[in-house]
Amino acid sequence: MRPREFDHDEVLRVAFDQFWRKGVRGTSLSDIARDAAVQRGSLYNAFGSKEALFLQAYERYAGDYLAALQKALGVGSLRKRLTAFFDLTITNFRSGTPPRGCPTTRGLMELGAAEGEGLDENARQAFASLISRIIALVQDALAAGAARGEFDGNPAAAALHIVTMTRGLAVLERAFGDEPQLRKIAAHTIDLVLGRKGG
Amino acid sequence: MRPREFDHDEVLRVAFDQFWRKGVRGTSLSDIARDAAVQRGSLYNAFGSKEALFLQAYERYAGDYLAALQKALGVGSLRKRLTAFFDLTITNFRSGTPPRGCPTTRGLMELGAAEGEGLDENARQAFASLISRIIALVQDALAAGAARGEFDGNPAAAALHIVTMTRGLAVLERAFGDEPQLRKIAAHTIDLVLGRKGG
DNA sequence: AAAGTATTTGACACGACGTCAAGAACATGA
DNA sequence: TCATGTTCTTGACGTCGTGTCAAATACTTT
Repeated sequence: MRPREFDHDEVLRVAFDQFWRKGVRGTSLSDIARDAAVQRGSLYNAFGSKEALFLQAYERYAGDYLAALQKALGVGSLRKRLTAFFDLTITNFRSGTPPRGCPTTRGLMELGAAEGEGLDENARQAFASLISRIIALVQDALAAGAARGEFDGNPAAAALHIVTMTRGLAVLERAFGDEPQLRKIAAHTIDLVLGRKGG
Repeated sequence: MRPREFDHDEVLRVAFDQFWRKGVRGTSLSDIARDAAVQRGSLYNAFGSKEALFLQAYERYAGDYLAALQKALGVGSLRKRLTAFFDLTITNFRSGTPPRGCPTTRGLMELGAAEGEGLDENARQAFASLISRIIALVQDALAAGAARGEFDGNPAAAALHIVTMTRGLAVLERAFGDEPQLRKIAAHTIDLVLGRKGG
């Protein structure tokens, strides 16, 4: 068989960079083809469709991001862990120039509420899966903290609350672009969940 | 001059319905023209562009929605007010079949991070403006509640927290479509802000 | 009734997604 | 070494989206 003339992973990187900056709907395969120095038709041959290409690129991102979160949530006191968690989250939203926002949140809100779109459903599951895993990670950290007496409450409910807040932060980031505000909200949330003072 | 052959407000209603269901990028002016029984060119003549049409339709929605929130936030104890606020918010996300989600959150995440897009900036301001007004409304309710001894905390910080949560709920709604879950998170948030027991 | 003005209408240019057939490049077997 | 077959690449095509334009149209005003 004839070998690929392009680097599969390189294309995924270039594609996700564009998707992250401009959204799935706002990115054309021509854009990706140009930046990756690949013929547009080759992308269709290799990936099948824009959504399929996005899905592959997103899975790679999701894996990396989840690993980073897990690391952040594994060191120090519960308060330190949650602080590192929010830090990483906000830093992720604010990365790039101009800041690119949260690809998961953006992707979720880009989904069509239309009926027949099967690829949309795959994407929805990918987004939902990452969020579910993040909730599980936070819940584990809270449960461990509770066992150590650093937290008094329902880990499941608190984890859901915290991760819902991070989604809200992603939205406010787009609305106001005010990073100090985001960090204040995050700090306030940690105070609220752990009980203002100690932790 | 020649009079319009279509009802300006009717077009706005039809257009916003489509924008709400399918997003701005996912809605074509042909769709709107068909549903409104108006020639596509007439829409361009009357509104100038899709984004401009969206902006007009959105302003109408924002006004109505804000008025409803204000009403919900004006009756009963602080706990009742916040409950009504979250109720209305979630009911709004879940309205339609299938549920349409939150148009503001969706619109915000649809924005291009691109450079030159001026209409995007107008839309961003419209979204941000509605969110700011909602924050102000919630903050007023909290301040009034504090004056009555129903709340002990920083109204500004708590209002920001609460509204950030509603944005997060809008995202989770798209991810999981689980309305009971949304209502649980909302109840938990009220408990957290008011202090689990009384209020 | 005539003139003027805004609206309507259809054609056009451009770009995006996705498909297809033909050409090109390589591995394998003789 | 050469023929064969399979995959990748390339360019053309169809369809649909946005936005523009000129010509036709319908009303108001003088």
